[in-house]
Amino acid sequence: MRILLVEDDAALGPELKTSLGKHGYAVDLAVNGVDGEVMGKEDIYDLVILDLGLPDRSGLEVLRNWRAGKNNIPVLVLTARSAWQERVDGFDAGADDYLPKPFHTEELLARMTALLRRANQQITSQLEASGLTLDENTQSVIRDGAEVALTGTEYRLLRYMMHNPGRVLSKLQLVEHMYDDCAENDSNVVEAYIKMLRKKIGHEMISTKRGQGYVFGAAG
Amino acid sequence: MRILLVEDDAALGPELKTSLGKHGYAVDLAVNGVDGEVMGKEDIYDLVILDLGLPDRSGLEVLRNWRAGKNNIPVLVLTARSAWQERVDGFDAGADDYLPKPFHTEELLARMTALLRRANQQITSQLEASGLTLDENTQSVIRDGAEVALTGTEYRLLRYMMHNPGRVLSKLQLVEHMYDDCAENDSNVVEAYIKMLRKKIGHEMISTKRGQGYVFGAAG
DNA sequence: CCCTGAGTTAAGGCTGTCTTAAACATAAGA
DNA sequence: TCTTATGTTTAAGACAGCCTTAACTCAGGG
Repeated sequence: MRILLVEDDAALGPELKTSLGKHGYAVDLAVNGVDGEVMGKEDIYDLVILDLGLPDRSGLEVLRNWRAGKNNIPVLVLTARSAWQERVDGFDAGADDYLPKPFHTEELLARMTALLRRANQQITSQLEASGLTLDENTQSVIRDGAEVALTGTEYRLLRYMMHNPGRVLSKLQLVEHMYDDCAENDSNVVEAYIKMLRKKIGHEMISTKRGQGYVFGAAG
Repeated sequence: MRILLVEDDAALGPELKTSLGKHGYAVDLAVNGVDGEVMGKEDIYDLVILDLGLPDRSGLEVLRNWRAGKNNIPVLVLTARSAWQERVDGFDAGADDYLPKPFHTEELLARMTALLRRANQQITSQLEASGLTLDENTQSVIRDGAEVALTGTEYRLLRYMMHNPGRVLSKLQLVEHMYDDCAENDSNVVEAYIKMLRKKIGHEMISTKRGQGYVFGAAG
């Protein structure tokens, strides 16, 4: 899952980036509204965390511009202002959720999970597909009742695929959602990790669409 | 929009029902968890507003039961408890949003709007013609309920033909839409792929117009 | 009956994918 | 700090499946 974090606070921004990174998110940080708005228009993010109190351009304005451009990426708004009118403004501008500062990281993570789940029409909080259950806490999967440990990169790849079951995902898409910033694409990391995942979760869980990409989902 | 409101508070329940009614929502009120759970299983509500502090059955339990039964109706949770751990529990149980009491009606309305907006964004990218359904995600066709896998070139050919059912499509047209660059025309690629498609989707789906081209569509 | 266009099939070549191993990075422990 | 273990990335050869072609057969129309 690749996240865009728009936050000008020099302390909070990097701190959040680090702690979200530990939970398996690839995070790109924008420290002002103009950069953030441009980055948010790229079609590679699964979620945006947007601070309203930006120095150059109001977060609300950024959000309105996105929505005016038919960009409907899920946006979670952060703000120090706690007046309820401000929250309503945020929703009017097209926010999907709202979290007043200060907040606990656990609550931010919970709201992020809920938003991502909702964006993919998931029902339960645990991500489940084709007999696999992804455990967000231990970064592992349950398969046939047994827990299978995953490494960080394996977890990021599998989670993205399980969020999009039955869809063809190109190698470019997968790379973009596994890593932040870096843009290179002349390697075969995806193929290598697909191989490892298949070994761990069963070869039949991921099918290859030659020339198109990979599809997560049993049978086919 | 029809809303299910599960709220035991004798004052707040009717009050909310009235004010939501003024905003154009049809609201059914359940005053306890058991009734609420049963009503929520009917497939008529667009959104549920669920109070956690119910006398007979915990709202969390109601929510878990719905989710266990594959009911994925959007649920907005209300609660008097403001501890952040409680919110995280709510999300884990499958809530889509969470609003601590006390709240302003405007904020509730704003969150309802955001939830409903997101719930209605179901994307169906399926093309149907003559009993075949083309699945753009998996690049396959459903025929008589069974999925038939297509290779890349087969898919491009069939997609173009299904986009133009009942029309005579010349071989030149077909080649041009199957390939990006090519200008050559001295091969029998089209005939070869028509053959493969007929084998996969049924001979009768594509009829030949001698000297003119092919027509997609059952019967003829 | 001839000619033209369509159907059928199989073989070769090519491109993308799989697999393996080794180099590299990182974190934990002595 | 050095060592060790674990995870990540790169590179290269093996492999498989798809694409394309070519040769032959078949059917329709004049």
